[in-house]
Amino acid sequence: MITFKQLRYFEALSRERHFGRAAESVHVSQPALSAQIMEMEASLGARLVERGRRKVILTREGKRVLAHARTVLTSMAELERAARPSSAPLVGPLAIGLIPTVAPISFPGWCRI
Amino acid sequence: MITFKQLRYFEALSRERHFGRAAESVHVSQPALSAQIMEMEASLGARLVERGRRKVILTREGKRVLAHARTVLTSMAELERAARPSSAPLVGPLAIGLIPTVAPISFPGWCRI
DNA sequence: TAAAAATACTCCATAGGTATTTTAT
DNA sequence: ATAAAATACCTATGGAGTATTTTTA
Repeated sequence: MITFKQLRYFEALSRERHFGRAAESVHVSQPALSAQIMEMEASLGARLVERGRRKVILTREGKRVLAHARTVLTSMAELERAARPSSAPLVGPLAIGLIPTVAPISFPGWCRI
Repeated sequence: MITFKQLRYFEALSRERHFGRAAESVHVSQPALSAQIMEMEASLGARLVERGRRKVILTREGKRVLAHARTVLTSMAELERAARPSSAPLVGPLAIGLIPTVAPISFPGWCRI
């Protein structure tokens, strides 16, 4: 099963193009990140990156997966924002009270006495 | 940290409106699902559902989170499809060959002899 | 008071760390 | 030859199950 963690690690890997630096950027050890990438490849049944001495390059599938991974990560961030009570849409009727002496001056033509 | 599992469990809960049935629908025990929902609420810092004797109803935040959860789950499904080598975009020129005797009949007005 | 969710507890799977080996240029 | 990724091995966290208690309409 794919996990968010794997998507984050994979995104870091595609950004850094280097297992060691990618691991560092997500604050885990290189073997930990490596294991998750391998696990992810196993889950998806596809090789995502080509490992080379001086190059870590995404495969065709890797590129496509990366695009979707970013979408998922973004959606996830939005989900977390949506959970904040402060982000409430505040949709509904709004009544504003005004004292009669001020209303005609503040909102001329709009106040109901 | 929010996980995919939690999103799946939460989606099931909003669908079933019942912890027991939701757990059954995702093939885990009721306490397991309950724990993940609580864990998710703790991670988000917001109550997602109101627990009642005959009713499990989503809170305002729960409804908003649900919408995003579905987006994430859908994106994730698309990611898995994208990993399949067969799902290559197949973009590029396509040439179709036809024998001269059939072409004018199959594609009248479109064939180049 | 009865159906439903939460808690207690135990177990096991797995993610992560350190040390080391293998690989590819 | 050397930088970099994979493997080995160990530990600990936490997710899941069963049994039970607490809650609420």
